[in-house]
Amino acid sequence: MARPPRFDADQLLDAAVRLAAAGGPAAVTMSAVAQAVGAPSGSVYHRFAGRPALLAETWLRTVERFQEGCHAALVRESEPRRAARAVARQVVGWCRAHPEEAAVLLYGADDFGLADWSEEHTRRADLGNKRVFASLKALAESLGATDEPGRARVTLALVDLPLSVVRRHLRAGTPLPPYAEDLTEECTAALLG
Amino acid sequence: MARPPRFDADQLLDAAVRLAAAGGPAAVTMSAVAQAVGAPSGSVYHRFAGRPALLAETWLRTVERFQEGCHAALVRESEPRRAARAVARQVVGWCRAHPEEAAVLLYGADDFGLADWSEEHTRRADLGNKRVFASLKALAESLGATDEPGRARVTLALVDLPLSVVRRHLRAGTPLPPYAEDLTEECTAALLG
DNA sequence: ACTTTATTGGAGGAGAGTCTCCAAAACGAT
DNA sequence: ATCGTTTTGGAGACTCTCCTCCAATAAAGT
Repeated sequence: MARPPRFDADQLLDAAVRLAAAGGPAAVTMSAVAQAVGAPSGSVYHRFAGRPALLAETWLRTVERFQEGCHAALVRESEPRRAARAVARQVVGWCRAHPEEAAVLLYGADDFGLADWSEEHTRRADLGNKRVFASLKALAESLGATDEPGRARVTLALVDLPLSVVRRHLRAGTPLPPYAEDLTEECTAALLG
Repeated sequence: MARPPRFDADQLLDAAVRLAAAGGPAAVTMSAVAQAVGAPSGSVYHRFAGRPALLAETWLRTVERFQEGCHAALVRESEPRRAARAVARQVVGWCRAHPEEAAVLLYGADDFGLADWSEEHTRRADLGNKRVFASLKALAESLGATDEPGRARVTLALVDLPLSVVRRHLRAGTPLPPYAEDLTEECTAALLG
């Protein structure tokens, strides 16, 4: 019924992730993505309304994949303390398995032009954040953390600390050391008392 | 003997820091800095050889001020465990006192165009890194951490964890909560066993 | 074969930022 | 007062990217 597409959205997003990992969000230009897959710029504009849309989808696809992995690790364990350690381990493991997407994750939505996103993209981001926030709050409560510093500590132990471990190595361009998962799990356990 | 300058380097760097804090390194353009202080672009080019030099000085001045504060906190305490806690506290305190420079610090030298820096700027960055690395190694040893995972844990406790606490709030644009220093010190203590 | 439709393949304008260049201006020294 | 030096002030060329626009193209159904 119509000419078959030579370049689909995922293929373009893969290239965008690669570019962002190598040179930051600024390196993700419409022409750079086009050139990376050997397409003319027109094809990129056919898939994405503009650069803000491309950046939004690049960020959202990455974050959603990451969050999916975390959620799976979380529901796999029922005992709170074990669940917390599993999530911390999962964060590092996912980054080891997907170094380029991990590099994207270490930036923020702001760096991907959050301010210029369409309402739909903004909503998708909000929805994801809300889900994560709810999970964290539930886990924090079952760990006995009720006040604000307590919740902050849980977030630190489960999310920020594992990402810090990853950040140091990705920024330096070196691969994650073999002990990264163990180190992270021990630190998370130590923080949760 | 010569016409008195209306705009000195520090004044321009202050504006650059302000711009970087608000919009990331990409917002630090020669014309944006010029406009921010009400100078013509020629004056900016008179102080800095080009954009790479401006970005390098912006980053280096900020990092060197930060490291100075850390070093002062470190030598003030002689007992290793107390020194470690003091440094962690100092990191958060400094960021609270200098939110704009802290926002710069949360990026990396890469984001400020490290690849395009002159040899002299690169050397300055290396020198600072080497000093920090040496201090951390010494402190790690006096804490009994001899192997690589042990040293990584000290770095995490002293540098990465405090910066994570700060990052979350600066990225969201909210001020640091009052309990930030206490929370950080407790977490650092917990990580060092 | 012919129509329909989605997609490709670029050419080209608009806009932003970098950098060069030079005359005008301001001051101290002689 | 004049000279020499440093800095300002800004015009203009150049580059790069975003984005629009539209003809050419390739399948699928009739």
